[in-house]
This record gives sequence, C-alpha cells and structure tokens, in this order.
Amino acid sequence: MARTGQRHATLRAIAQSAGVDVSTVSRVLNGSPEDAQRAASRQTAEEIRQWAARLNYRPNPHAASLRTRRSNLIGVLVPRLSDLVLATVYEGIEDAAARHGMTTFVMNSRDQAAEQRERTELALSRRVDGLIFGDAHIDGAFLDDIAGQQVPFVLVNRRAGDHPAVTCDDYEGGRLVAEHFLELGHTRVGVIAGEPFASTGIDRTTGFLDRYREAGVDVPASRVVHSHFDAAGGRAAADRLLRSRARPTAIFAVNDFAAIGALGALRDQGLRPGHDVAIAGYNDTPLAAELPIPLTSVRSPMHEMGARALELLLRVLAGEPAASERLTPALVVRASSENAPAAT
Amino acid sequence: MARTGQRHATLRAIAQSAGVDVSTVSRVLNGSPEDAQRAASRQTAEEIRQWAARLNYRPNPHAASLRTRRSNLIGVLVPRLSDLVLATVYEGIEDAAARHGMTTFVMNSRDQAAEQRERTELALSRRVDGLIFGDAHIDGAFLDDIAGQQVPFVLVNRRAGDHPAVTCDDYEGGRLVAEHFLELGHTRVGVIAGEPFASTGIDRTTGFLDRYREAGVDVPASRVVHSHFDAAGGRAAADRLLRSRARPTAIFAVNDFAAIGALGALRDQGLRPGHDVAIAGYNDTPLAAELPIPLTSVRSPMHEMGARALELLLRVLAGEPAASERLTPALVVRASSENAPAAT
DNA sequence: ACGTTTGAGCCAAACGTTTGGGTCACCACT
DNA sequence: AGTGGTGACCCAAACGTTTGGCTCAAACGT
Repeated sequence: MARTGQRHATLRAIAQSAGVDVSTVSRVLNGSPEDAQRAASRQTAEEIRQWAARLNYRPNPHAASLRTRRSNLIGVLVPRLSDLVLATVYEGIEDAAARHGMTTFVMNSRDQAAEQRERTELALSRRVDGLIFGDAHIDGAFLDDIAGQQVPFVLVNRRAGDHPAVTCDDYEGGRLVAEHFLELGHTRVGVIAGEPFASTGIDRTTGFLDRYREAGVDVPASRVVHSHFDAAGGRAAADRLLRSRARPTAIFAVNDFAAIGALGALRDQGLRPGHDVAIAGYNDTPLAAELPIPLTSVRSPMHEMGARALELLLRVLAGEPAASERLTPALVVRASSENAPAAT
Repeated sequence: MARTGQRHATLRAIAQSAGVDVSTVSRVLNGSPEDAQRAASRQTAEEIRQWAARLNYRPNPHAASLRTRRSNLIGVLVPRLSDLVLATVYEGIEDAAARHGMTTFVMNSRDQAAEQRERTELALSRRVDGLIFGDAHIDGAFLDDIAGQQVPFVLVNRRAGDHPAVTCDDYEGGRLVAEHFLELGHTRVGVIAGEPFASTGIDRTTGFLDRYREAGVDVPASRVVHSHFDAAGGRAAADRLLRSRARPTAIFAVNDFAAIGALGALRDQGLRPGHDVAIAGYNDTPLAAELPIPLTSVRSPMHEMGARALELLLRVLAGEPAASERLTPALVVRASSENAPAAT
C-alpha cells in the first residue's frame, strides 16, 4: 500500500539496508525455504524480511523471467469470451492460476484456424510457459503442429486427438438426455448438434443417438442438424427440425443458448415448450433455471473444468505424467421437458 | 513457424550472423523507423532483417521490459467475466490492445472491495503499465486511493467521481425507455434498478425517473427496487414489484438478464409479457432478440466501449489530456413492450 | 593438534534488451 | 590543407534477478 510513489524497491536496496549481499536477500525472499535456510541465519533472515516489508518490496517478474527463462505466464485461447460457457471455464482457469502464482491471459480465436495460429504465435512471442486451448477442432491438425514444436499445452472443454484434455463426459451427458426422453416415451426426436468441428457437440450427439439406438430407435440423419452455439443458431436449427413432415416431439440442443433459440422457434410456431415439444439443453447455464419456461439441461462443471485444466498443464510443465480427465455431467430436469405428452 | 525447437534467437545471434553489433540490430529490428535509419545503411538493415526472419527472431519482452521499465501490460478488473456485458467490453479492450501491441489480463473482483484491492495489488506486482476498472463503485474511495498512488488507470462501463471513464450515456438510455413507455401510455411503472453502487443502474434509473417526472408522473420509491445484475436478481425484484397492490403496467429492468428474470416472474403470475405488462431491458444482449418473447432493450456499444477505454488509457499513459467519453445508446423496441395495453 | 565439516554469507556471471555516448572514415566546403 | 558534417557503426552500462561456486571462521572428531 505504502508505495512510495516513486520507483520500486529492489533486492539491492534491501541488501544495502540490511548490510548483506543481494544474493542472500534473493534466497531469503524468493528462494525455496531450504534455500533460505542455508543462505542466512534465522536472525538475518528476519531482518531481511523486515526491511522487505518496510520498503514494500515486490519482486520484478521481468527480471526473474529473464533470468530463469520461465514467465509464469499461461496463454488461453477460447472461441469467444462472450460465450458464457468459455467465460466460466476461464474463470476456473484464472482462479486456479492465481492460486499457483501464475498469470493467464485470454484471447479469442473465433473458432477460426487463421486466428488460432496467429493468437498462438502471439502468445508464444509473449513467452508463455504453456497454453490452454478451449477452441480445439476435432481434426486437430493445428494442434499436432504445435505439439511437434514442443510447446506445452492442454485442451479444455473440447478434446482432440489424444492431446491431454480436461472435458466433461459429453458422451455420457448425451446419453442422460436420451434416457430422460425415452422415459418420457419420446421416439420421434431431434438433435441440434452444434458445430461439426467441436467434440462437445459431436460427443453429446453421439451419446444421445447411441442410447436411442440401444433402445431400438434409429434417429434419422435428417433429424440431426448442426448449428452455431448461440441462440440465433439454435433458432435456425429448430426451425428446420420443426418444418419437417413429422416433427419431433422432443429436441436435444447440445447447448443452452441454442436451446433458448429453439424455445423461441417453438413459440413462433405456436407450440408450447414442455407441452407440445420437450426441450433439453446442455451446460445448465445460470439462466436455464430462471427462464420463463425453465430449461431442462445437463450440468457440466465448467468452472472446475477450467481449474483442472490449469492444474493439468502445471503437471505437463513439470514433466509429470499427465492424463486427460473427463468430468461427470448431471441431468437437471425442469419444465421445458416435464409436461410434454408421451409421444405418438 | 520454423521454431528450431530449441531456444529462441536473440539479438546477439543475429548480430553475430550479420557481423554487426547487437545495438545496431536492436535499432533496426525494434527501434523507431528513424532510429533504424541512422543505425544502419539500407543494405545492412535489409541483411539484418533477413537474418532475423531466417532465425525466426522474436524479441524477448521480459528483457525489454526490464530495461525500459515498461511492460506493455494492462490489467483489467471486472466484477465477473461470466457476465456477458463485461465479457464483451473486455473483448473490445483486448482487440484494441492487440492492435496496439499491448497485452491485457483480466481478473474478477466479484464487485467486492477486498478483492478489488487484492487484485489491483496483484496487477501492480505484475508491473502493469496501467489498469482498466470495469467494476468501479460509485463512492470511489478505493479509486481515489489508487489515483493518489499515481497509478495510471481509466474506468469503463461504470463511472465514479471524475476519474477518466468511458461509459454509455446511461442517463440518456433511461430516458429513452421512459419515452417509449410514455408513448405507450404507461403511467404506473416500475424499475428494477440493479446494484446501488453501480453508476450504470443509478444513471439509467435516474434518467428514467427524470423523464417521467418531466411528464408529470412521480414514480414512487416503492416502485424502484434494487437487484443483482442477473436473472435470479431480476426475478426476485420483479416478484416484489408485481406483488404490490397496484402493480405496474410496465417495468424497466436496467439489465437484460434481470429483464429475463422478470419475464420469468411475470409468467409465474400468469401474466403475459408485452401484453399484460411491458418489459424493457438494457444492453441489447444478443439473446434479447432471440428470446421466445423478444425483449425490448437499449443497445449500448459494449465492444466499442472497451476499445475506447483502452485507447483512453493509452492517452493517459502518454501523458496526453484524457477526457471521459460517453457513448450513445439506442432503443430497440421488440415484442416484450409492444403489445401491452395502454395503462389504466 | 590437525584435518574436516558446516553454517553463513559473498562473488560474479549470466539472462536479452535499450540507449547515450563515442569513433572513424569520408565527403564537401572554403 | 584544414574544418565541419554526416553516415554508419560500435561500446558499454544499465535494468533486477538467480545460481553455481567460493570463502572463512568456528566447531568438531580423533
């Protein structure tokens, strides 16, 4: 607090005040506990610490990074930060990072290969220690490339190839929704499947379809439509589903915002969500519970996913074995699917 | 791209290859154009640049920061990144920062004084050049403190005291909604006013109330209720408004998410938004247009606000005069307010 | 009594830039 | 022929840390 307004105190300043060498101060203040112990007596150490406090010493991270070749900086790439899902994941990353004394910075890639490359390059030139990608494309060509360059990174939210990743068990999440719809007796169902390059949409869809297949119902490809992960995309996709001859009695949107768009589309056609057509989303956004018609959704631990991803990256950086993690989703049933009639 | 996989190329490496001094290389590669010109002949400069490209040189920002005492780092504080409004503002900041070769990093303060202090302290210890606060509290005690310490900063989205700020003209935005409601004939109106410490909520509310007062209508204090800036908060506030004896025929929520919560509350009471009660929100979130009942809202230029804030900060850092900016809002009328009956 | 250990520090060389001076040859004037 | 300018460089000192090696006295073991 009592920043003198002028410059920052340096190790040298402290060393001079305490009458010891700067290396001693360094070890006491910034070194490992045992480093500190062998560098100075209990007494001198205490004295040094007092001077540090008095002068409000803050280590200069640039100097340290220069010397150690470690920046304690982590770059994070997401499709868009204004997507609540990724924003929440990032909050998890950032919280965990702060706990570990790391700094992170985020950039939007808009899910476009060119921007991914460019932003990654930028992060690298900022000398990040590692990267977290929240925007992995399933083909993973780009990631293979980076991996080849020995840049440490992990994936979050979406998986790709077998790069280390922390995801929600999206396949299982999809199954949960199918299970729910099956219990309600729906057999004519549709899927708003999200972007074709995102493992989240793919896995949720696959899980859903697999479960239906196991129940003896083959969902025709025409009832699986791709979309953007937002309300406008969901609305457009729902429009297509609802326009088909035999319209589905239940729709699984692999994303809450898409589901909200679908709710709008339903209403446009005079259909009552949860009554004429069941709707389920994914992620259990805070909004889901508060909507005029509360939305059935699959809760995914977004914040935790972020935190775990950061910790996974830390392990990668430490050279420890780092295995992918898949967190467990949970179905939350609400009005948007509850009162729908048993399907014909 | 062709990172050799090993270390990074340094100025020294280039200097050696090109057979010149590192200072010359520095001036050519990282110096100002005129610096470069007087440092080397057209020819040598070209040669240096070629070597730089060949060795894939990337300046080490830590070394540069250490030397220049400028980090090109900007710290950004927001209440929560998972609030779409702030996320979008931050996108604007980040875009502008990238354009100017700056790096930014965000932190959540959860709108709490203790966290603001702590995060700011953290940013300072990261040696940021300046700060952008998106979480200013109207009282501004904390900010005065920081200003006293000569830390360069600007505010965004919310104003406080007369610290330089880039905001939306919230007062005007509030008036726009009042105007709209007045035209529709509403005289019994309510306000979901947001957090009492946020200038956004305050100014929007004041503008609204002032315009009503000018029209001869005094909105009683009981019809102005505070709330959090999210759906749950909006729902709670709307519940209170709707429970009153003479319930309002129109409600202005100073935030879209609060408005969505209000829509839910309406529905719970069997009221039709836009029919029995008009609702308007603020920010014109992408979601607003896609809701089952599209939401009337005031569009505020969130992205631009962020970008301008960053540029304002740049001016502050350059020691240039930096005046606050107030961007213009625009009303977007949709179904949530359109079909409401002229009030009694 | 003499070699060995240990505790408590000090020394100095990095890390990769930036930047305020040089230096030195060459040309242009007068 | 001497002076001044200029173009094209080079030198070296910083910026604040970290870290592998020293040193040197006191304590210890036998």
